[in-house]
Parts: sequence; structure tokens; C-alpha cells
Amino acid sequence: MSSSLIDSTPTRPHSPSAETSHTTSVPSVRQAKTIQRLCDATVEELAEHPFEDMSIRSVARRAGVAPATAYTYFSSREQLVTEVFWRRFSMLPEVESSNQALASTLDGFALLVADDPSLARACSMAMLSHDPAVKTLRDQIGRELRRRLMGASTELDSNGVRALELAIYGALVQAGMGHLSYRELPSLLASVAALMGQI
Amino acid sequence: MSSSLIDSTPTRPHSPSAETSHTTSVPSVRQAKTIQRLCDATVEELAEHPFEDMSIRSVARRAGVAPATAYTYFSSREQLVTEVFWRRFSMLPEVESSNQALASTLDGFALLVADDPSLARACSMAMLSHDPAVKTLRDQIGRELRRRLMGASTELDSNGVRALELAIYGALVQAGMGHLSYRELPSLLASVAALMGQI
DNA sequence: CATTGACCTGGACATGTGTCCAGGTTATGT
DNA sequence: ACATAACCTGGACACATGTCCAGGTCAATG
Repeated sequence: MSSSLIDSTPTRPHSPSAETSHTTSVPSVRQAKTIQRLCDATVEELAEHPFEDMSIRSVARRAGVAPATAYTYFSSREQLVTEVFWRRFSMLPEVESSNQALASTLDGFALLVADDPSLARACSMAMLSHDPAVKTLRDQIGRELRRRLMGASTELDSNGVRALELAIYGALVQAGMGHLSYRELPSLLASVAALMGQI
Repeated sequence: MSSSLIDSTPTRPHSPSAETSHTTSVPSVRQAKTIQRLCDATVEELAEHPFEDMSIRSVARRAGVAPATAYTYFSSREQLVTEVFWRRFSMLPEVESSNQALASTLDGFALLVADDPSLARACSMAMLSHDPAVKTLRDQIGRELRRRLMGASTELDSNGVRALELAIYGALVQAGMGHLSYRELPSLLASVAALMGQI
């Protein structure tokens, strides 16, 4: 499991016909394409409009999908954005343990969505959502991050991991708020790790 | 200036009649009371309902204020929540420099809204908003936090402050996401500061 | 090719949100 | 006490959002 882009199960539809009909809950090929188009459209949409102006409907329109269909797979724009983040994260190749592995892992995570700030800010906001579907995804992301951090360094204790996680989330949030630029994140995170004597 | 609850100018109304009429932009006594009632109602509302279910209208209803009036002072629920956070922060007494000042400052900030998790999560979300009024407030909060951190420790360099800020925001966000409990924040932040050899 | 079930569409619907304004209420100065 | 301006109210309005359903389209199977 862990990192492959094949089996890293992205979100299941929250109510396609999966529970009413007798079909399985894993999306069909056709459904997977629709979902992928919606995810792509989300990124495009956020490149042009702030998260506040994005809606399921606007994304669906861009993806060439009927609103009702989009609502079948995603219950909120927050879920859409979090799903995009999760897909990027699970596609990110896992670095093998070395003396730079920790730094690479930190940077990789922080820079996942750094290419456009609007998407990044949307992720910061969306991942805090109360939506149960979002909660599932963000717990998944949290577990995967911790797993990768632990794998990247043999000398990280529990406190060290927690401290690094604080720094990462803090960095993402501050970048989302505009208090930091994404360019500085790598060196900033590196210096935090250095301060902690962990690298 | 700095910390007094009197002159720590909370948000001005975004369009009362301030710019069309010849009156000053600082709220009258009557307006201040209305605004305060709205802030109080926000806290009460969030104690019972999640941020997603809170609206300007629901807060106004609870405060005994007409929706149109509430909309006069706050353009979004995000602004309401951020204003509450800012008011608490500016009311928090500033600790005088000592060897525990840094820890007190960190804890004070992290625990500002820790009494009810719903308010805390709301703050995490609200402060990321695109709303210009929110941006003004969060920049204000960021500046004030940095000022207090620098004042609390004489040996903090620029990197140290940044690292601590990362940890604080990260802690608040993770607590907002439910990955951490608010009770652990003080000891966790203390251990981060310790790891950095700053305390 | 024909059929069947899964999938999608388009539009209707109830509900919520942000804005506006005409008129009533409260506070301030004369 | 009276007048005036500031403030608030209640309701109307246009618009967005989430849900539903009847019917059309697609793709796999016999």
C-alpha cells in the first residue's frame, strides 16, 4: 500500500447508488473518469477564482458535468479540494531513507499545492471543514504524513514527529494566510528541523 | 498601546454611514454595544452549533438584533469570529519579561479560545478567509503576536520567532482538526520551545 | 443487434444568503 | 420639551445552494 497511485483508494462516492443498489462501493471506470474530470476542473477553477467563489456548480460546469451528478460524488466544495490534495499526496513518490529523506518529505508535502496559491489557501480552509467526508480524508492524510516522516528518519522520536507536524501545518496555514510565501517554505522548514537538531 | 482593552481598536464598521455622512469612523457608544452583543452571541452560538451552521442571521437573532443591522457591521460570519478572537487576544494581559514569559505568551495565545472547541475550530477556519476585513484583522493579530514573542524573550532571533509562530499556528490548526486536544497544547508547545533550546 | 442496468441530464423545488429601503425609535443639542 | 440626525427595524427582493425525480444516454452482456 503506502504510496502507489493505483491502489491508494481515493474517496468513495458518498451515495451514488452504492448503498441502495447491489453494486459495489468502488467507482466504476465511467465514474472514475467523471470524478477525475471534477478534480481537474477544481484545480482550473481555483487558478482563476478564490475558494469562496468556487462552488460545486461552477466546477461541474467547467468539467462539463451536470450539477446533480457532481453532487452525487461530492457533498461540498471542501470535499472536492481535500480530495485533490489527497490525490496529489498519494501520487507523490516516497523517498527512501537517507540523510536528506526528512527534508525531502517535508518539502514534498509543503509544496504539493504550492504551484498556485489559490489552491493552497483553499486546501488550508477545506481541510478544516466539519464535513464528515473531509474528516475521513484529513485523518487519512495525517496518518500517511506521519508514516512517511517516521520512515524518513530513524532517529525521530514521538515528540520530534509531533513538532515537525506542527511546523508543517503551521507553515501551510501561514502561507495560506499570506504571511509566508511558498518559496520560503523549504528553507524555513529545514531551519526548523535544524533548530531541533533532527537533520 | 499594546494590550489595553480600551484603546485596542476593534474592527470598524465596514459601511455604517461613516463614509457617506460626515461622522467619524469610530463606532458610537450605541454602536459599540450592538457590536459587543453580536460578539457575545457569536460565542454562545458556537457553543451550541458548529461553525458551518452559524450565520449572521442566527447570531443576530440570538443577540436580539435585526439581520440588516448585523450585516451593517459584519460582512461575513468569518469576520465575526475573527473579531471575537482579536478581542480576546487584545484583552489578554501582556506578561513582563522573565524566564517563563515565552511559555506564558505561547500558552496564552494557544488557549485563548480553548474553552470550547467549536469556537476554536471556527477561528482556525475563519482566519483563513479571503474577506478583506478578515485579512486586516489577521495581519493585526500576527503583528501583535510577533511583538509579544519578541518582548517575552531577549534571546529570540528572527528564525526563532518564525519557528515558534509555525508551531503555534500548527498547533491551533491541528487542534481545530481534532488531531490534538487543547489540553496538550501547553506542554507540546513547551517541548517544541525546549527542542529549539529557546526556553 | 437488442436488452438491461448503471450512469447521467435537465429542470423544478424549498431553503438560505446578502442587499436594499421606507419608516420607526433612540440619543443629542438647542 | 422639541427638533434633528444617527441608529435600528421589518420586510421585500434577487440570487445561490442542496435535493429530488422522470427520463435520456451509455456500455456491457447475451
